[in-house]
Parts: sequence; C-alpha cells; structure tokens
Amino acid sequence: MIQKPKGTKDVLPDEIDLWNYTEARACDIFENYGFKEIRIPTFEYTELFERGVGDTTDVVQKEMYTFDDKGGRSITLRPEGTAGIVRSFIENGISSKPLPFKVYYAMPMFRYENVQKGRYREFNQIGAEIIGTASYLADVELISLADKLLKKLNINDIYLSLNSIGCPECRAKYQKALKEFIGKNINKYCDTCKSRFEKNPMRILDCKEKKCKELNQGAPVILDYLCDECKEHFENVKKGLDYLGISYAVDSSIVRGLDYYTKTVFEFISKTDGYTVLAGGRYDGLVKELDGPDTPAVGFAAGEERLNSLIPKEDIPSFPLDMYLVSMDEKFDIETMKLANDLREYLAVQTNISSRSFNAQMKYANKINAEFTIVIGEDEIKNKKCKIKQMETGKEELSKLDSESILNVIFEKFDDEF
RNA sequence: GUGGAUGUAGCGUAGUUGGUUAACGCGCCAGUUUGUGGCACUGGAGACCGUGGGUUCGAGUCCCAUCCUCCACCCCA
Repeated sequence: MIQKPKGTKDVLPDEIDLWNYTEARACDIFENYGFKEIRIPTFEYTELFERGVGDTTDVVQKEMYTFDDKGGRSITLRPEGTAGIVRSFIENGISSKPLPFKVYYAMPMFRYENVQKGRYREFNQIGAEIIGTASYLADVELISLADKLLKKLNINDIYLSLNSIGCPECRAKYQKALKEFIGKNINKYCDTCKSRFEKNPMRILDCKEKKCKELNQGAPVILDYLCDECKEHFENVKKGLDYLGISYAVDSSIVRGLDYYTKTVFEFISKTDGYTVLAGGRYDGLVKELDGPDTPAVGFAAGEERLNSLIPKEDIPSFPLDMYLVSMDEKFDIETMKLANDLREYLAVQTNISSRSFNAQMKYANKINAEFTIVIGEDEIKNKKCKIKQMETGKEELSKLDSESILNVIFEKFDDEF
C-alpha cells in the first residue's frame, strides 16, 4: 500500500471546517489592517534561500528540500515565506509603488526535519510582511496584528517574548564582546558551538547543551550594546505596545534561527504546548542583501497546524446539509434531481445518486444530518404537492412542489428553528 | 542526525507456551419495513496480521533487517 510521505498529512472533510475557519478569520483581520494577499511560487532557486535565510542556519544547512530540475538548475521547495516575498518585491519593482507594501499569505512550507508534535515536513504558515518603512510604528502595528489574530482565534494561553538584536553596527560591537567572552573557553564548548563561533557566535547563546549553557553564564547581553538609534527604536516599540495594552516580556535570549533579522524580534509562545506559535521580527537588511534597493521591513509567520491545535473546538462552525430529496422510485430519480438543482440556488441539497431503496435513503439522510427531507413519488408528481419534513423535530409542513414554494414554507413555518 | 515506544479490517482492540476457515466492539452495506429516519433484531462486505528475509512440518505469535507512526533531543512555525 502506498502511504503518504513522512511528515505530510491529509486534511479530510471532517477537519476542513477548522482550516477554513482559521484562514477566513485570519484573512478578515489582515484585510482590516490594510494587508492584501500575495501568492508566490512553491519553489525558488536555491540561491535565494542560501543568501536570504542565511547559509549558516539549520534551515538552509540541513532542512531544505533541494534538487536539480531537468535543466540542471538547483531548485528548493520554500522553507519559509519571507525570502520569496522579498524576491517578488524586488523583481516586480514594487519599491516604485506607494510604500509600505503590506501583504499576507497562507501557504505550505517544506522542511526536511524529524517529525513530532506540531511539526511536519510539509506544514502551513500564515504570515504578514510590511516592506518599506523603518518606523517603530510598523513593528508595533505588526505585533498588534499578531496579537489581534491570536485573540480573535480565542488562543489565550499564550505569552509574548520580545527582544532587539540591533543593527549590523551594534551587533558587530556586541559580537566582538561576545567572542571575547566565549573565546576564553571555546575549547570547552560542544562541536556545534565551536563551528558557530566564527560565523554566527550569537547562536551559541541558543545552545541547549548543559555545558555550553553553564559556560554562557554571565555572557554580555545584546541590549547593553545597542546603538542609540536601535535603543530608541526598541524603547519606542515597547512604549507603543504598552500604550496599546499588549503585554510582553523582554527576553534577551531570543535570537531567532534565520539570519536576516535586525532590531525587533518576537515570539508568541504557547503555555500549553511550549512551542512557538507565531514569530517574527524586523529584517532591514534583507532587501538590499538580495540586490534590491535598501529597504527596511518587518514580518511574522504563524504555524497553522499549531494555531489549529489551540483553537477551542466549540468555536468551529460546521455546515450541515440543508435538505435531502428522497426519490420514491427509480423512475423519479431524475425529476428529483431537477428539483434539487432548482433548490440549490439557495440551499445545500443532496439526492439519491446511489440507487438506494426508499428506506435506505431515509436512513442515509438521517446519517448525514440533513436538516429537511422531502419525499418525491407518484402522489407528489401527480398533485404537485409535497411534505417538507424537519428531521430533528419530525415536524412536517405541506408545500407546492416547486423550489420557491418550498423555500417560502421553510422560512415561514420553520423560521424559528431553521 | 541521536535515543526510546509502537505497528492486527475505516477506527478502537483481543489473539493464551508457535498448531486448521484470525476474534470482538464501533462504523459501513443490506434486510425485517414498495410512503417516511433515529431504536431493535437478522444477515453481509471488509485484514495477504506494516514490509522483506530467516528459524520451523507449521509464524499474527520467535529471530534479523527495513519502513511508518508517536515521544524526547537538536532546530523551528
């Protein structure tokens, strides 16, 4: 038997209401904040991610789905959304349109990593980007958007961690101090940390190895090395969030695993599951790094699977079938379908397309939770009348046998229940 | 990539120290009921016991390998 590849999943009709609910909710909120949807390719040239996400990151080093196409080009299934969006921003000359460019997306991402709770190889992210403004106000708007999204989805058992990792200038000073600190004991660190030392020393602070954690005690803190501009930016972000009533905790250990971040970085972390549900930050250098005009930007992404696992089940609407038309006999099947088609202008209707007996059709209508049934047979066709039955109450009402009359009867006689 | 647990009809499970046609519940299909569903009763379909190899007269049961799923680590959303 052929099985689905490791780390993928099927979303079956039983679960689809949840997915549609999350996406529709998110879409509404994004639109209200003035964002428009963007759709970009599922795969890009590998170089985009190597340069954009950073070739020292785990995502690029060991988690990308990369292959050569038949023309010998190196292609990669996108592991995240931002790099592709920035590529699109540059390629389409959007910097000459009114900025900021505010877009959102909901699309699948691909990372080759080991599967566990809330983590898949093909997974979906819902995210937003603001490209073309350096103001702290964009950071605040974006975080407030993220906060609103989670609140509207009734995901409350969650907290916001905030940090600033500065601009390249203050980060260079900080990294120098950090390397001095770590360098004293570098031979005591684990092998991964040793390899991080030259290329990306800040990631050493992220290491979960016990010995490394101990060695990191008393390491210099990035916030102490921020330049005046970065410091002011961070202060303004915090003040803005305070004013909007969004609570947060500054956590100087948040570094983020993607190289493009600058200044503000943040994560919304689930208290119940312990993992990050939504995360993002500012990436002022990325557009230029990818050969575009020097353009500042901020963005975030949320894991849709993780969001879905935290949404209260009672919030999810379901859409039962409005009506099932029972055909008394084979010879009425097609007339029944004709009536169904008329009713389908207004209602969700099913008919007998499985050659079931009368009785079996009633049972089926019951099983699929049809709200109403109408039996179509000799008498109905002859008299042009029918009985509309509400399945839950067993209540029946007479109607003429045409779609408009049926609709009227439903709204008049069953209005309170329907 | 590392470590641990698991794998028997669609789902949840049973299967005794290896021994005929692998069992049960739910679900599915049909009948009891050629003008009305839910309940009940009766019947039916559906499993090469994850896959491949080995031991044996004989393997769902034992051995090896492999894959998947789940969990933890790493990392991330």
